[in-house]
Amino acid sequence: MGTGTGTGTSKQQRRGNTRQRIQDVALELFAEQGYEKTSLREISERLEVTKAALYYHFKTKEAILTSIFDDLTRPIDELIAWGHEQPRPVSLETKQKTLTRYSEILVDAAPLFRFMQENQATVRDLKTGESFKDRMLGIYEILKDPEAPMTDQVRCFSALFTMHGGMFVLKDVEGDPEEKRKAILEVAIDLVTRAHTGA
Amino acid sequence: MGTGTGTGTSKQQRRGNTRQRIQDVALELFAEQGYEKTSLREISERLEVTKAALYYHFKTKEAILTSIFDDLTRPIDELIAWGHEQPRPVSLETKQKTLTRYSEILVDAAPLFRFMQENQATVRDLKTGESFKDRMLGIYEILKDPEAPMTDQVRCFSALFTMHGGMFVLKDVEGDPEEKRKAILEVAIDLVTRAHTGA
Amino acid sequence: MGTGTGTGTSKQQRRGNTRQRIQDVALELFAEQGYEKTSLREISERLEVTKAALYYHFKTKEAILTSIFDDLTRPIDELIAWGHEQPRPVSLETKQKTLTRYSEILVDAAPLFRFMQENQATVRDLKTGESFKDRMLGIYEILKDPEAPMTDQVRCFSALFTMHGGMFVLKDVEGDPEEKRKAILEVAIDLVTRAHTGA
Amino acid sequence: MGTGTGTGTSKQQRRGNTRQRIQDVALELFAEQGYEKTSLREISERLEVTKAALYYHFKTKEAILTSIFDDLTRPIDELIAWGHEQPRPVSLETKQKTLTRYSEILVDAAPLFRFMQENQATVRDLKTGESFKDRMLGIYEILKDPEAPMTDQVRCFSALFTMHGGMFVLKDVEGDPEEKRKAILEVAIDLVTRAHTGA
DNA sequence: GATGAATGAGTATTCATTCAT
DNA sequence: AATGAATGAATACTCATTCAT
Repeated sequence: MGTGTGTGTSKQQRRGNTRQRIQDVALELFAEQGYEKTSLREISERLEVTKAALYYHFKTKEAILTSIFDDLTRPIDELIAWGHEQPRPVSLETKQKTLTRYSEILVDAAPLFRFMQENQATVRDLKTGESFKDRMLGIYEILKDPEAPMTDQVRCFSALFTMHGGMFVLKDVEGDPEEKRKAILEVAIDLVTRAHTGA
Repeated sequence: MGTGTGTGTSKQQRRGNTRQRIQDVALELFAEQGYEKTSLREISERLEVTKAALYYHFKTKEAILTSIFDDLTRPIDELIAWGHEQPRPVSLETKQKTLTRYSEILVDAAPLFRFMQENQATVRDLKTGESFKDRMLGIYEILKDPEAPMTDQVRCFSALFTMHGGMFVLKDVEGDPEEKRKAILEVAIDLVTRAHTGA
Repeated sequence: MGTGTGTGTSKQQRRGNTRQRIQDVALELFAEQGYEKTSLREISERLEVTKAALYYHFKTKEAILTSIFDDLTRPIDELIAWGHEQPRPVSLETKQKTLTRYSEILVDAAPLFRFMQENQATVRDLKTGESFKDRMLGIYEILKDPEAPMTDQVRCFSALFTMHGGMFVLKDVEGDPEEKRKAILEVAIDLVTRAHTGA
Repeated sequence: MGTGTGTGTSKQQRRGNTRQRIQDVALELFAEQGYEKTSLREISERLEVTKAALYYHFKTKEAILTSIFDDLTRPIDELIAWGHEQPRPVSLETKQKTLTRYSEILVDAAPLFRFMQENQATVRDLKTGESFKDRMLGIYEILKDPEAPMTDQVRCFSALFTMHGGMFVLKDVEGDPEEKRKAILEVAIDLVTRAHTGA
C-alpha cells in the first residue's frame, strides 16, 4: 500500500516531510542513548542532511524534544480531560476504563515513555518535563479517593508505576507481549479496585 | 575537642578524606542534575580543589560513579545472598522479610536510588548499570514463584516498582515520611503475599 | 587583477581555501617543532580561525597530517609504479632514472621529508607512517639486485639514505644548493652503478 | 656472577641503583615511543616507584634524557678527541680506524642512536641535541678533505648516514646481523677511501 | 630515599548554535 | 528548503612539577 516503488526512502518521498523524519529519528536516538548523549550531528547524519537543516525546522535541540512530546501527549491530555468531566465521586468503572485507555496509550507511545522513564533527570528541567509529572498526577487524580487511607492512595500510585515500569522490564521475562500487557493491566486494575472498594 | 573552632571545613581537616568528599559531592550533584550534566569542573569547584586533584583519586569520571555504587550496593548484594541461601520453596515469611529489609536499604541509600531511577539511560551502558538490573532481578528471584500465573509474576515486579517509585514520588504528597514508607511497604508486602497465596 | 591591494590575506580571499591553508600552516609547524609539540591551538591561531574550524575540515589532528601525506606521496607512488612496470632485470639506466626522479620529488616535498625524518618515532605508528617505510622499500626494490653480495645491497640503501639525509644536513655546509643536490645525486647514482656492475 | 639468587629484581637489589634503573627504563621507553609520548607516569609505573621518586634523582624530565646522553656519548667524544690529535693531513688509515670505532660505538649504544634518529625534532632544541649535530660534524671533520670536490665531501657524509641508517633499516632485511654490520662498515670505508684518493 | 596529595597549564575533541548564500 | 563554514564555550583528561612529611 506504500507509495514508493523502489527500496528505501527516495529523495522525492522525503521532500516535505523532513520535519516528521527529524522527530522520528530523534526519538529513536533519544530513547536509545539518552537525550544528552545524542548529538544533533548524529541525528543529521542518520537523516543524511546537514545540522543546519535541523535548524530550519526547529529552533533548538530542546524544541525537537518538546515537539515530539506535544504530538504524543495529546492522547493523555484527552484522557485526563475526559476523566475530569466524569461525575464525582468517580465510579469504579470510570477508573477501570481510565487504566485500560492509559495502557493502550502507553503501548502506542512506548518509545516516548521509555525515553521519559530513562531520562527523568534530563527531562526534569525542561518545561515539557514539568508537565509530565503533572500529567501523571492528573491521572492519579482520577483514580484516587481523598478520603481513603494512605495504603489505598499508595495502591493507586502503585497501579501507575506498575504500568510504566512493567512495559519495559517485562521485556526481560519470557512470554507473549500482548499477554503480558494484559496481565499488567489486570494487576493495575486489581490494585485500583481494591483501593476503591477498600477491600 | 575538635581542632576547628570556626565554621566550615579547615584545610587541616580535609587532608586525608578528599576521596570521600569527592564521592559525597559527586553523588549530590549527579542526583541533582544528572550524570552527564554534571561536569568535573563543577565537582572540583564545589570542593575547592582543582580538577586534576579528582584525577589523583579516580581514574575517570565514570570511576567516581562506580566507586559510589560499589559502596552502596553492598547491602543489596548481602540481601540477595541471604535470600538465595534460604530453603526452597521460599517461605512467605522470607519474602516479607526481604521486602522489609529492601525498604530500609532504599531509605538509607535514597540519593543513589533517586539517581539511578532518573539516569537509567546513562547508567545503562556503565558496567555498574548492568549489574543494577541484575540486582533487581536478584531480588525478584527471591519473591517470584515460577509456577504461578503471569498476573502473580507481575505482582512481584509491581511490589518492587512500588517501592522504587514510591520513595520519590510520594514526596509530592502530603503526610509523614515514615508513615508513607510504611504504607508503601505494606502495599508491597500485600502484593507479594497475594502472589504467594494465589489469592 | 587580484582584489587585495594591501598586505596579508583578506577574509574574502580566504573563503573556500581554508582546508588548503590548514594543511600549509600545519606542515610548516610540524616541520618546525615536531608533530607532538605542535598544538591545534597554535595552528588555529596562526590561521586566525578557531580550533573548532579545524574540526570542520578534518576529523582529527592525525587526519590533518595524513591528508598532507596523501597529497605529497602520490608522486612517489607513481615513481614506484613506473619502476615496477619496467622489464626485469632492471636496467642500469632505469635505476639511474629512478634516482634522478626521486631526487626531484625530494626537493619538491622537502618540508614533508624533513618532517618525516625528524619525527619517525611519532610517524611510526600512524598508518601513514607504515606506508612510508613501505615506499622506501618500494624504491629499494627497483634498485636492488637480489643476487648481488650484501655489500652491494647496502650500497643501494646507502644511496637512498644519502639522498634523504643529504637534503637536510648539507644546509650546514657552504655551497650552492642546486650544486649540492647534483653532487648528492651523483654520489647516489655512483653507489647504485657500482652495485649494479659489481665494480 | 650475579649477586641475586632469585629471579627478577628484588627490592634489596634495587636499593642504591634506582638512578641507573630510571635511565634504563627511560631510554627503553623513549626509544620505543618517542620522548614526548613517554610520560613520567609510565616510567615510574614500570619501575614501581612514584613519580615523585624520579624527582629525587633528576631535576626534570629533560635531565633524565640528558644524563643518558652524557653517559653514552662519552666514547664518541673520545673518538673525536683522538681523531683531532692525529697529524694533519689525516691519513687514510686514521679515517678507516675512525669509521671502525664509530661502528662499534654505534652498536653498543644502539637504542640511544635509534632514539636520536627517530626523535630529531624533539632532540633538536635540547642543549644535548645541539651537541649531537656537533658531534656528527666532529666525526665529519676527521673524514673530510676541505680541498676535495663537492662529490667527495658528500661521500664522507654518505658514509656517516649509511652507518646511522643502516643500523636500523637492515633489521628488515634477511641475513646475519654481524655480517650486515660488516657490510655496512665496508661500504662506509669504501666511500671514504674513494673520497680520500679521489678515485 | 621516597611518598601522597595536589596544582596549573595544557591537550584534543565535541557540541549547540549562527548566518550568509 | 537547505548547505557550507565557522564560532564560543565547554568537556574529560594528561602532564610535568612541587612540597610537606
